[in-house]
Amino acid sequence: MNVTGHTKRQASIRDVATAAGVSYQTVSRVINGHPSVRPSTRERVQAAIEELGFRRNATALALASGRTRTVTVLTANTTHYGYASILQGIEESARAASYAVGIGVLESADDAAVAAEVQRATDAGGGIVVIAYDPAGVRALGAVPAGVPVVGVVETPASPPGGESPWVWTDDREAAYQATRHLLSLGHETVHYVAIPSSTRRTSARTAGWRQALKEAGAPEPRPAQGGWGPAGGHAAALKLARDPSVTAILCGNDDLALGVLRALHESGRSVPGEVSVAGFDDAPHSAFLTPSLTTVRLDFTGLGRAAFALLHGALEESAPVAPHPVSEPELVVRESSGPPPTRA
Amino acid sequence: MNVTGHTKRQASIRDVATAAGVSYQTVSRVINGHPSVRPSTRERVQAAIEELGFRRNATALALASGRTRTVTVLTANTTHYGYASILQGIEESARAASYAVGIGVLESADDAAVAAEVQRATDAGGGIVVIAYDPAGVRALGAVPAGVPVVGVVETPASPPGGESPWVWTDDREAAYQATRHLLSLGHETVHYVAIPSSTRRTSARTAGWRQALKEAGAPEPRPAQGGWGPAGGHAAALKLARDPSVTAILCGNDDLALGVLRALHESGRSVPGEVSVAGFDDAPHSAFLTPSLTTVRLDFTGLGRAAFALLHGALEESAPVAPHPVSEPELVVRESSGPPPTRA
DNA sequence: GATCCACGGGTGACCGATCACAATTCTCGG
DNA sequence: CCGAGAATTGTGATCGGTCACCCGTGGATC
Repeated sequence: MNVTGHTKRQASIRDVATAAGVSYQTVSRVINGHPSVRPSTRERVQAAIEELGFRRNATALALASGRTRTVTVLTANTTHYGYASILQGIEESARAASYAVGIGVLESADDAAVAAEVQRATDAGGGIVVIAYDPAGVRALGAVPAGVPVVGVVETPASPPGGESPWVWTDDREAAYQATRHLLSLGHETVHYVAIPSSTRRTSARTAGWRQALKEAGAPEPRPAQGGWGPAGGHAAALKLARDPSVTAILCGNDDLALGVLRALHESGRSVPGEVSVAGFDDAPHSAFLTPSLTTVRLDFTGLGRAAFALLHGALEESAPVAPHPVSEPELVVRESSGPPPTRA
Repeated sequence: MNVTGHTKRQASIRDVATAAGVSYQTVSRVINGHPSVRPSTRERVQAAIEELGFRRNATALALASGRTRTVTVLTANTTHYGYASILQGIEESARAASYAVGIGVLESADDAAVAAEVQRATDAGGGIVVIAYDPAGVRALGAVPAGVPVVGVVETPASPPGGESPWVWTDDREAAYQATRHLLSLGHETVHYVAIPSSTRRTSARTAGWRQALKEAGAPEPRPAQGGWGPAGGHAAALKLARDPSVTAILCGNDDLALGVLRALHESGRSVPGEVSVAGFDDAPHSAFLTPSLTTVRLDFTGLGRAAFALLHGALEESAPVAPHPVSEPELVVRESSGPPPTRA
């Protein structure tokens, strides 16, 4: 409500035209920076725009032109560190490019539910970014109708069947490889792995990297433990591992899992890193402050989000900057939670 | 691209009309469940809709009717636990009500930047939820033009100057009061406070609750330390506090701060809870798994988000369910990080 | 002085829905 | 069997923009 008690309607292009004494089309030209408008006319129109507080109606623009300048992010989660950071990266770039950002949460991996969310995202017009780190996301990525611009943030690229695929990813395999090598280089016989759920039935890139490092070192390969996404899963998995005295090094699928693992080891009376070394994955903000602070692999999730948007932007607009993807390489961050294995008594 | 190589245009209301042999208006009636349509006609139209895969164009709907079914969340942050959980709550309810969710991040508290974000949110039509836990949010809440439906998630309600204000909040004062009392009841002489930044220049509700508990107990009131939002701030603040042997209990403005505090105490060689007790705020998911696990006050952020949406929904639609706000009361969660003060030697 | 063309600017249709109202049917009492 | 009123259905305008195309100037060219 304004002072007069009723909300005054937003000025339209025609209102501006009347005020400036020109046709609505001329106003449109001024708005869009069309060259063939006499400077004096342009100024008159601009003054009228200013005075009436005109703002181009986004809805009408979308309907008339088909362009929406919207990106919808489809994700199974908005609170986990990796997901949230990707979203943040997308939002940053989107804002810089004057795109609106929508989110749709895939609460269930159920086909119907996923299809419904994809529909809603499609209805919004514009482009879609799907975070496909889990079955729901993977399914959503597959359910996007042909013709809709979409970029997938994937765990690992499926074999590109020819051209460039609209996907971005981090080198999880390399990251897991590095972390595992680090632990092995400290002298551990082998490294156990508490896994996050895989997005598909296939072996995840993280698991593959871990396995590769073990193989190269000729270390025995224990069966990975399934930990879920959160600390509770890591906790449960590690309670079992803690009973086995031969376990001296544990790699975790993410830092939350590692948190639960640390807790479980503490409860089991096994010291870290004295008796058991632990490494995480992602370098979440809290990991540096844990006691012991967590050795982990830093992944550039915000950069990944920015890259995803850049790719989408390019698909949506000819004139979009074709920046390369400046996603940083995974970087091993060694902290207190890893060290040499206990010397045998 | 579909198999034929070109994207077939989405069927419009008129395509359906032609297919069903009726006018476009009748199709509109069927879509909107208008009663006066003969059952046989309705069926014919429905069949055509099915066959052509018709979906009502959201943009056109918005333009023609003015209704947008959109909620834009304005927030300074999307990754911190509280913010992210509120967003999650809003999204959940919005999805249930078939609303689209947009987000706008207030990266700077700069007036111009805030105004720009508010403009974008306004342009989206629909309603706005502003998370006003910080200066940027507070400023944004104030900058929303009159007439635009908006709900603020505020730290503490300003004196309601009459009617109901479109605000939701948690009882932070009570929560801080409870946590402080808990620590005092364990025998601590007083409780130090590491604060999160206040959204305004006024004393925050958390600070007020802490102060009230101290006053009631006749305990000395130390000056609050400023900690910022993240663990780094808590760490820095606690390094100083750790030097003072009289400090035996520390309340933190949130769990991230507490994490940094725990770390700093550890580095300073002061045991928790043996020498110093620590309590957090929010009950973030990782707090239960820290070592020592963190005593904290659980706040119902998702419930808060749901309440915010419910309020907005009510303002946007007559027919919206007028559910009360089922935001749970703050609940003290006692864990390992708090205990009696050390007995003086 | 007639022709051409670039420039500046205007008109009408259209995007895909809704809304207000008119027109056509149907139903039923008198 | 007719007319009134209710039930159905259709037509035209509108939301606020863009797009395609047309028209009127004026100076340069021949």
